[in-house]
Amino acid sequence: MPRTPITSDVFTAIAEPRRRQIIELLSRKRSLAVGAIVLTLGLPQPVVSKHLGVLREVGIVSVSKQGQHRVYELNHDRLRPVYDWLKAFEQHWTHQLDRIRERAERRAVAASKISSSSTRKKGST
Amino acid sequence: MPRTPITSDVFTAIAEPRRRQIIELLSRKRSLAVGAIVLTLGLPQPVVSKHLGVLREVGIVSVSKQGQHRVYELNHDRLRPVYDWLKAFEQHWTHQLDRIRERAERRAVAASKISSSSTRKKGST
DNA sequence: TTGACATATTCCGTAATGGGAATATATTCA
DNA sequence: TGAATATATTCCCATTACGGAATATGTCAA
Repeated sequence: MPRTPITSDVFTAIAEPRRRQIIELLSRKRSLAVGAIVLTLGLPQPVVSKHLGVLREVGIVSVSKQGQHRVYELNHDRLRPVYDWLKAFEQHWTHQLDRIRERAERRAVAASKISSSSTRKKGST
Repeated sequence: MPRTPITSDVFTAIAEPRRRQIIELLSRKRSLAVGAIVLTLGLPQPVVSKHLGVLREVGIVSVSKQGQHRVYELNHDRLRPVYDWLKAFEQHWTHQLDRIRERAERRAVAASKISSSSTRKKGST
């Protein structure tokens, strides 16, 4: 079972570099028609349309018809779950220094209580 | 050219749900041996080892031999690029209300000047 | 209607994923 | 040395992703 079905999985959706490019682009420019994206990124139109399709399914972007154009817009809020997931780790790199110290300590402790009662020491790090 | 090579691509690495589980687990518990992860997540050992292998390659986790165990530890900092990427969108959902208003305005404007190239006529919504 | 654009969809091929089962590789212990 | 334990690796397979080319669908203009 390869990967998670892209549909409805934001994590997988943003795993694609080109899809991220599109997202970034849509974030800068307010809204863009497919043609504009094609021109800007220099990708074949079908490729862009397909990636937009994925982003659409996941809800990361939404479309509105404007004449013969399809104008895409980014739904920033859809990215929030990913952000929130990552936010949980934020503290760890914020208190970088503390962390290094703590880790050293923990490592020392771990070295002495590896097995249940074995009191020998192993190579550290 | 399917997908991005997992190696060295953090985005792809965290796209896998089980891999995320492992990351979460390693974030809670300080460091864990493979066996502990296997028990906790209830996954087959080879599966866990393989996922750990991926995370290892990307640098999200690091190992240290401790007797016959392999103790894994999370390198939180590796997740930071993803976090930073998402952070750029943070403002948009922070000022949710403003955004809604702005969007409405923009939509009105957009109705008279399409994005791309042809700026001749306007769409009929 | 026909024709020019703009975009989506389909079909195809290749490559790579992820799980399962079996096996290989340590490492510790008796 | 040889079991026993812990983990990694290999092989195989079904599934899927992505890109490319061609084509379908939709929309506007004359």
